[in-house]
Amino acid sequence: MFALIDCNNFYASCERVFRPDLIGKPVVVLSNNDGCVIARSNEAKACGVPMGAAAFEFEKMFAQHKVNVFSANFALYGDMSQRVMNILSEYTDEMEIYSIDEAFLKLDDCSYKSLKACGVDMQRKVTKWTGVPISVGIAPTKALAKVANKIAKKYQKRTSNVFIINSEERRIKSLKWLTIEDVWGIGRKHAKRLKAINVNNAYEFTLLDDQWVKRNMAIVGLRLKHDLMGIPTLDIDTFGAKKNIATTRSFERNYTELSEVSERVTTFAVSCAEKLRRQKSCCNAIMVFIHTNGHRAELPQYSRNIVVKLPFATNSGIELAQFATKALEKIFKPGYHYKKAGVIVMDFIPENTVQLKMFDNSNPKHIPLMKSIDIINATYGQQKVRLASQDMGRVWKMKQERLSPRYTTNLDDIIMVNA
DNA sequence: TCTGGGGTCCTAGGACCC
DNA sequence: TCTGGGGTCCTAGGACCC
Repeated sequence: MFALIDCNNFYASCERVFRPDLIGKPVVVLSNNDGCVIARSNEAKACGVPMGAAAFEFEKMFAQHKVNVFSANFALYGDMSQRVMNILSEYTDEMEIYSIDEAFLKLDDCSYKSLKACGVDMQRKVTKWTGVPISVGIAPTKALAKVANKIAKKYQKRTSNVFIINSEERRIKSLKWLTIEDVWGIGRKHAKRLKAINVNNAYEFTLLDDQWVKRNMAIVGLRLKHDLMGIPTLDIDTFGAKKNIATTRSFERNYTELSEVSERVTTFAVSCAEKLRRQKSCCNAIMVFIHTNGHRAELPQYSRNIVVKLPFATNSGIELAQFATKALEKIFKPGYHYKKAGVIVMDFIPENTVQLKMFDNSNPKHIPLMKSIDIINATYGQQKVRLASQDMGRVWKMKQERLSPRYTTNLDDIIMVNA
């Protein structure tokens, strides 16, 4: 059996852990630069705040409904996520961390009573130990576990946040309940096409002809169909290492100078290198992209990316920054107002399998250097040690007007209790 | 004024090989 | 009139996820 554990309204719930006065009140969390809504408490959903709402368009509405608005605090969410995952990992040897707030677990014990007890135990333990509420769905396949989780979340009281699909009747009833656009793996495009042929819920989807599904939704759609029928098709991925790593940002204002964008791209490359080292990989290729603000149709638009194959695999921030800035110079065109840039590293190999070449090699001195930088930054705070080509002397600042303290990751921000 | 930042997998088509 | 039949690798783009 597979379990899918999903934190309820994760970012909003994290904010509430340290602000219990906000329980029962509408809470939203904004994206970087306080741009748009990326998480909502149930109360905020009930007020009619849509996902992705542009913050500046909803200011009035927030004030009217007394919505508590937070800037994204990823230091807090990342740390809370780790705590939740640590607890969940005790229930199984096979776990897939699917996203910051979701994990699939393979559970061995198949009797309903013990599975239900197991789910309830998880739910209680995670809520009690971290303060984050979760929902648990358990079923014979991953796609069905997703469905079960939706039901657990929708009917929290009746299910005690745990729902199990363990019979054919339950499977069919659950699938009939789930509208087609809410099925995991069916997005807007496919939902539209399916509705056009009168497939309106997950159950009707499973009745479709294999050939039709394959033709219209490719192998991915067919696998999903089988998984929903209860035939285990999608397997759990316990490996965990990422295949691409990206650091990309919108700027708080438009940049017109190469030097300004270059500074940021350097920082993004250094950040990618850190993430690479954390998963003990080196990359063989790097992509840099820049683009202007697509929301400003009156301004001339420009958008380009460039992929550079590296002469050697590396995870040195210095080397990646050099390759990235060189790549940027190739695609940068003066005269445009740039709003966003990013660095993506690709084509990984484990760092201990890097082949030495005859001429071009990563500078071996960088390995101990990077190790030292990682230790210093871990001890004294992020970005304490930086490259000179990073934003020294100049200030760029994300708009974060409503940032909560880093309660769990910074001693200065630790919570004060007045007794 | 203002509109996020990550990821995955698959497919078709082009370039190139014999 | 008529112009093969395999391969591989790479890339761009689409569709989806959180």
